Amino acid sequence: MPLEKSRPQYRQIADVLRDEIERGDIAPGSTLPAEPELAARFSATRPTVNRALAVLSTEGLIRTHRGRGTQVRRIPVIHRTAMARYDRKARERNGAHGAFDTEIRSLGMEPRTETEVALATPPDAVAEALGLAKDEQSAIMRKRRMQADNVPVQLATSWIPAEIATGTQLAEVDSGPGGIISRFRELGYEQVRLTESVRLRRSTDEEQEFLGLEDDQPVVEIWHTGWTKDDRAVEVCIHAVPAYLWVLHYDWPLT
Amino acid sequence: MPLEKSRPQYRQIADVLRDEIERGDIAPGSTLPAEPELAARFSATRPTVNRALAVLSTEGLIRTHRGRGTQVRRIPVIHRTAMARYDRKARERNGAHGAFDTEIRSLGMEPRTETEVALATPPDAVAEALGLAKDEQSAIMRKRRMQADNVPVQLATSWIPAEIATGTQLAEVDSGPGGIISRFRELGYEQVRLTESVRLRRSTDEEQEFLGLEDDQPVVEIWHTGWTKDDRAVEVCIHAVPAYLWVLHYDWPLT
DNA sequence: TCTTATTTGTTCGTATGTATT
DNA sequence: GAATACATACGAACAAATAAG
Repeated sequence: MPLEKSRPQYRQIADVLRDEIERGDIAPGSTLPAEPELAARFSATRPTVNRALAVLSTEGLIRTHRGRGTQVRRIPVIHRTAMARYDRKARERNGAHGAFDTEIRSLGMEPRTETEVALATPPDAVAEALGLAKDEQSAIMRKRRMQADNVPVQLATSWIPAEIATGTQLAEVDSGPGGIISRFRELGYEQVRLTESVRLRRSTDEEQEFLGLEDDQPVVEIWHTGWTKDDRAVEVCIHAVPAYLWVLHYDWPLT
Repeated sequence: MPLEKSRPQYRQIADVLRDEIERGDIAPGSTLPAEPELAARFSATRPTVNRALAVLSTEGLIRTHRGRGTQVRRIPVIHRTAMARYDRKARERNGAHGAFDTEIRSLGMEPRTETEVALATPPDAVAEALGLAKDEQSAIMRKRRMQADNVPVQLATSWIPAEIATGTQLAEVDSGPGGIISRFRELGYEQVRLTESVRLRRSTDEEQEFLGLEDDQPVVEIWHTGWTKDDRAVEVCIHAVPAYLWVLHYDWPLT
């Protein structure tokens, strides 16, 4: 139908559907017409429609399922404010719940986090960042799988040198009031500086499986490091979130 | 050739080529074999190879040109450290040159920035952020087009209320020593707090043209705001960079 | 449980269009 | 103008996952 010429058909079809989704004409969670139907509507063939849907899938607007159909994403964009997450008052106010819970509840959704703790061998880059010796590359791994309204939205893996964490509450699933940052302080490894690196990258198999991502849907990786006053990195946490789903906020004083 | 089954051919082809590019077997800037050649190499048809190349193009690893061929990206990943950019000492050390120059030179590349200044009507969101009255929606726009070794890598547009900037050096192409932040201070609008929001979004036509992006290559948008001690936003700067090209660094003290 | 229909995923072969050299 | 190279689209076919009976 829309034969503007010069703009590929599959993009024009994607444009129309994107617009209908963003305007709410097609409700979140609802199922799109089947590809043959859409093909008829746009006077195109099924492979062309399929390509248009692939565009929207990569953008994170829809999820396609063989045999089931194509659904519009339910989850709205989530905001993450880095400084507030680690602020002491905020941590204590949150009680046993972390910043993630606050972020999700502010959207009227129900957060859920599953935490797994184990002694494991960290990736080389993490071992190097933590300054682990070649012969002692084991660390406490704290892996958190986070969901909003039962939809997976974040995967975060913390690494702490075994030397510091073994036998402490850092190696327990429940990290106690104020979170692990408070535990670090009590153990004599107070974190005085935080750094985060943000980049876009392809998702790993694990991330694709847990977050329900397609091969071509990238994630934003937030590489978070906690430093002591001696400039020692005592904690590395790697957050992976669907790239289209999160907005990151940073806020700092200008000296 | 690679018939692992279960993984689509076009992805297997993309995997092989990506690996060869990342290992350096195919040098940055070099031209890939033509699609029919690749089709022969992988025992596939040209549309299948074309789809594999489309994957790599979306990832930003290659650029395709009709009639010319397919080239491997020349530019390495660029690092941007937010706090250092705006630190007073760093700004003065950089002299007339900005943080961007430092970021690019540290990669052994030659930075170039073209600045355009004009009185213009800001987007609604910007006007709202700056608290502009409905009847006076004009602002000084400072648009910077930034290149590394003559390759466009960033588009940044600053907006300053006309009330503040008109007739000052903020409305000149050369913002003077220490950059516009120093000018704000001299004018009585000292910025004491900075905020940045980072998100992934589709690129606009202007960004696609300047940055040489395809329709499906997203950008990272950094929405930077400078605040006075009265919590007034006096400057909004929107940075748009190819999503695959930049890593962002943030660094702050933990109180 | 098994079978069948539905729905999306992929690939092919072919053809045509468009930009560059 | 001709050759080259990528972009798009069609129609057909088969595969794989899911749902319905």
